[in-house]
Amino acid sequence: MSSRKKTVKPATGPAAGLQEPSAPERTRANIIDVARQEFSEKGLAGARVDEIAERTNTSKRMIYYYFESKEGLYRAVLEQAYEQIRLIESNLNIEQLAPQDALRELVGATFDWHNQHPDFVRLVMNENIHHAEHIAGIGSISTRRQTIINLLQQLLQRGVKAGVFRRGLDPIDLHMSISALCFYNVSNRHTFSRIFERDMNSPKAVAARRAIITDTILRWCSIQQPV
Amino acid sequence: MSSRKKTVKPATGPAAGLQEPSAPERTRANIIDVARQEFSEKGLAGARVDEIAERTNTSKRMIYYYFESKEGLYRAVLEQAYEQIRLIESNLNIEQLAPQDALRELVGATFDWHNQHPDFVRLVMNENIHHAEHIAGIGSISTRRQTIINLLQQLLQRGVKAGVFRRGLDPIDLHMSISALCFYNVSNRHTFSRIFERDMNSPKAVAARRAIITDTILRWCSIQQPV
Amino acid sequence: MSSRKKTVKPATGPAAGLQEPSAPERTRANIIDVARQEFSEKGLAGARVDEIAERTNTSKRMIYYYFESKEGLYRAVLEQAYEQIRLIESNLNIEQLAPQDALRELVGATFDWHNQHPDFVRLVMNENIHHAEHIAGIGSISTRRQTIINLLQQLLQRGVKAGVFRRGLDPIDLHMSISALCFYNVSNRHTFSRIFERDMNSPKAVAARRAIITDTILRWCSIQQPV
Amino acid sequence: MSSRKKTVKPATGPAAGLQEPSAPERTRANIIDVARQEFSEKGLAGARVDEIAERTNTSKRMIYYYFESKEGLYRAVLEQAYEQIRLIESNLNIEQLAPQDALRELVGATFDWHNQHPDFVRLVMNENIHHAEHIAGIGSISTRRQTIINLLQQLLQRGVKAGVFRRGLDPIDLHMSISALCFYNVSNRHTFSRIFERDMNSPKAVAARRAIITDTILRWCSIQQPV
DNA sequence: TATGAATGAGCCTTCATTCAT
DNA sequence: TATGAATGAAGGCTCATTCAT
Repeated sequence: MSSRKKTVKPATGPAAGLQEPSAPERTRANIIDVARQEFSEKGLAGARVDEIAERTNTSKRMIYYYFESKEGLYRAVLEQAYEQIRLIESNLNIEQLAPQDALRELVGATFDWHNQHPDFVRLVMNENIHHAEHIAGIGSISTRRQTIINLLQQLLQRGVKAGVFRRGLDPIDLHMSISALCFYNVSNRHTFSRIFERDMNSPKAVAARRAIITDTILRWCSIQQPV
Repeated sequence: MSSRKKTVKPATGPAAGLQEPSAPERTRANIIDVARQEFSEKGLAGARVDEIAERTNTSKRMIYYYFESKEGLYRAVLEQAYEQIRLIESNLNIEQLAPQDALRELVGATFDWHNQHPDFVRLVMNENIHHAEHIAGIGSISTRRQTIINLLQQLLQRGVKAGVFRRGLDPIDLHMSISALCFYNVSNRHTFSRIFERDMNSPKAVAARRAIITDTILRWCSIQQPV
Repeated sequence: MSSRKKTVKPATGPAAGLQEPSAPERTRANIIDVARQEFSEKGLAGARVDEIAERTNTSKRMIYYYFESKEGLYRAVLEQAYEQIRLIESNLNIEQLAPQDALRELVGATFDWHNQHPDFVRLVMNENIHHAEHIAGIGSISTRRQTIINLLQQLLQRGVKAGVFRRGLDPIDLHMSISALCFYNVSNRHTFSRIFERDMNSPKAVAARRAIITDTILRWCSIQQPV
Repeated sequence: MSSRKKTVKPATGPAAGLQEPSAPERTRANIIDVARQEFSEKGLAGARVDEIAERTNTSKRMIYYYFESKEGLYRAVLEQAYEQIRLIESNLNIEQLAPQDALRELVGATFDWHNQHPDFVRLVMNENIHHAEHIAGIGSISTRRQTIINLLQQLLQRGVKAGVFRRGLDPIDLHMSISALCFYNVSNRHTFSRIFERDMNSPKAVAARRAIITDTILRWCSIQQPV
């Protein structure tokens, strides 16, 4: 069900360097970029194809040419968004750190990533409102699952061996808690900050929350409380 | 135009019992009930007034008579939804329990409430997608804030006095963590369970997650780890 | 087709004086008053029954009780409006003036009356847009016709006898010219003043136009030009 | 949103004659044509977009595509209507006639034009009911003003020089009187003919009124009465 | 590959009117 | 006489999508 039926001709001609994306590829990317903003801001139903087209370098017809339907475009946006989560761990060299430090790094990186990608967060909210029915066909997702779960599993095992983490903790449970705390901080920012009249945007507030979340996860995993 | 507070006549006549709501009140309530389902299922933009009307005991025209617009109805649904959160604590007699037990009860009740009110959770997701702009005018919210924050504050103080909770914890931080863990469990159920192929609906899975969340919060507050 | 089917009970009880209108009569009058403003401002189609009712001392139901329909109310407004034109001549004692002075007085009074009754002017515009189909049933109109035409006829005859007015002028033609000049000055004030950037509202501008119109009519009737 | 000036491609291809308007231009013109009838017949509020669309060669959607709203269509109709007034003078070669003859020609032409364009007259009535608020943005109007006022000014001057017209007459006053007499004859035809039971449609009646109006204006301008 | 023009279905909203009391 | 509640029909407008070129 992937919408990328069109075979995108590799760029040819004198200007076609190695990494340089071809014109069609750039058009595609441009559309997806604009669409991500619109969908994340207004939801699948609330976004307008006309508006997306207008903010694009190309025309409305091209959206249908490349993605076949509004929903197809939405799927493409979703796919591209999920492809970026893997960047969370890619810049960490967790294996070289002590287990607790490694976990601290990971939680912090997860927090930062969510903080820097509110579009993604809103997109996922949308998906859940729609019972995650569009997520089905996205291939890259199962590899993502294995990456993060393996990473956490090994981290937990190392911690147990080192005598700092509790035995028997499930990596999926751990991941869920990390995600919950980091995700909610962005997803529910508007309602929470309005109801509790609390600033959640200033660098100071963000840093404080980051510390608390890291601490919460560390305490849950550790045998002895960190001081 | 005029904001027309519909004065809802108290029911009179032979059939009017004490608590029995009048006919207009019932009409209003019926509309809100149906609308909550639609809005939470499809969002503000995705919901259809026609469909709401059809599932109602009354006609589409009445929706506009009572609520003036789709958005007005949405606001009414939101208001009623937020009024029900206070039920979380109302059935607990926390003061009579030891601090740690009391916190356990509170977290558990919060977890259960979210679990039993997925409509509310989706509604809040929608609000956040729309930057919580419709929440502004809802009066009952500030009282809600004070209730829960006072409760947590006193609980933390009692725990500090009893020598079981850490000093200097902020009740709003605590509330945010509890909310995050409980909310996410419902809000992101669809994406999470699909990606990680994990059952999140069975009573067993729910109970397990409930225990982990309670434990996580307890460990964050406590001086010494619970065994 | 008069809508006044309801027999209005004469006021009784201690407070019922001689001239004092009964409560129903006052209600009727109040409704008509509000309706005239609405209809003249927005036309038959543009006026809203709800809005009329809201600005009234009574309820929407009463409008239907007294006038049976929006159109019935419109007819009643029209009828009342046409009843007031007779006031133009009622305060003049034309017979006692010389023909030219009498005509001057009459034209000036007609001009003033239109100027002071823009509601009437707009109502008549509306009627013409609707091909004057609602004017049919209004009884008082034919008497009005005879009054003004007789008056003009006698005036012309006196002028001819006195050797100041031309022979053979038709009173209906004369009336049409007077009406046209006076009516247009109010009816087309908005477009004209906007297009020609000319003030048509200041007392000075009004007086100047009044003089020109009077002069125009006088010159048309007179044998020798007034100096 | 965006004001979208539709760029109407000039017709190309084998069938494209010189003056032949392109298809979009024809669509636009067709809509405006139908709309003018509807608006002039029923006013802005009374006209129905559905009905306009039905009498068109195209669909309702196209109305919004080209004009964006009912009001936008109304404005376009108004604009096109005002553009046609300039045709009044375009066929006269006034400069070559003696001042009095020239004025006679001009008044007659104005009379005829109004008589042949009842749609325009009703449209202007509508505008005045709405306080001429839609006329503001129409550019062609100020040029129209200057054309007619200049023409009258020169005519008056020539008449003064020739010793036939009075000194000191204002061309705007003159234009207002001409307009009033010609406009009213069409605009109030329905009420007037009904109230005064006078035929205003027969060629004979029209010719008679035309003569009276011309005479009225001539007498107002002239030093010595025409015989 | 690209674009302006076109569309049918359906959406939110409003209106004049009537009913129950 | 008076009022709040209720309604069916229709009105203006928008949307995702397709066509002709």
